[in-house]
Amino acid sequence: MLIGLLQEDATRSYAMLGKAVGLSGGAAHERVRKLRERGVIRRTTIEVDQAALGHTVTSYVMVDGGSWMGDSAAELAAIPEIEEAHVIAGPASVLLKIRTPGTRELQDVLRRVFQVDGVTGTRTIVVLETFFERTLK
Amino acid sequence: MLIGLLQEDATRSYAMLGKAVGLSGGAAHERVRKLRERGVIRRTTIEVDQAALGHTVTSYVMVDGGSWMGDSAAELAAIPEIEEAHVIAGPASVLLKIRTPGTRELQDVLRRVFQVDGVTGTRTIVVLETFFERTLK
DNA sequence: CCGAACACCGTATGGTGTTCGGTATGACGG
DNA sequence: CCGTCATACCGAACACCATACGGTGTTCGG
Repeated sequence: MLIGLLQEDATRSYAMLGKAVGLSGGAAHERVRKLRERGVIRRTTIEVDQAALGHTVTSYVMVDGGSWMGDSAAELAAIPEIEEAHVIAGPASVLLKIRTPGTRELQDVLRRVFQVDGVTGTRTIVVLETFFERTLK
Repeated sequence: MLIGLLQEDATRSYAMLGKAVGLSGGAAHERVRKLRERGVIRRTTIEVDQAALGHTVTSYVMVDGGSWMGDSAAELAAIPEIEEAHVIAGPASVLLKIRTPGTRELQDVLRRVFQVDGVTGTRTIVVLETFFERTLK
């Protein structure tokens, strides 16, 4: 599949892609163009080693309470260290994935989360070792 | 920063990148080449809309027990629906991020996780809504 | 059987990645 | 102060690539 090949290495030329799936370069280009158009391919980007940039501490935070209607989501988005934010079913309202240079900065982020409207508590899970973080298919 | 620009859109030409940071195209190319060489840039890839590919259910699973030395990590890596696997400090040993087409397939994945050596239990958190999933910096 | 819609191919061309020789800058030791 | 060495940059050269386009084969409803 074209998507799989591009996930592995998006610098591949359309000619190579075509050869891999039995098409001409032009046809492969056309297919990829449509995948972008439909939003299946959101964008082409680089995968960065966060640890190499000094973000060595990864943690997940369960947030209790909070009025998650309106713009409290925007408040979370404004905190740059938060990589993901999900509304969840289970023992909390919201789950955050946070990456910081150290535990010191994690503490700062938690303090900011606490100031979001209605938040009553947080439970933090610190990642000790990551087996893998990958993209599917 | 070159990294930030490439994260936004890795199809930008080196000439444009150079102009953005006050360098020639050749020099920008050289800098990016070194970033790849040092492993700061792991690869260039495409960002795929998982929902468009039919993976609409995202969930996090806390795994209790397990003998996480040796190749039980490899057993997890062999399950394609698992997107991330971390060893954690907190109320479980391992945290998984799983994406499946539906809850039916999630059940199948959980059954396979249970068969990993020493696993005594799992607690599953289903994502109801994702505010954002982004890449830092 | 007709015509439209679609996916593909081959080609042309302007832009791009990649390489290379030459030059400026700064660090270091004598 | 001077030579040397390493590093980072520039500008140009060249092969390769993305992109656009006209033409062709295939499918399918009417």
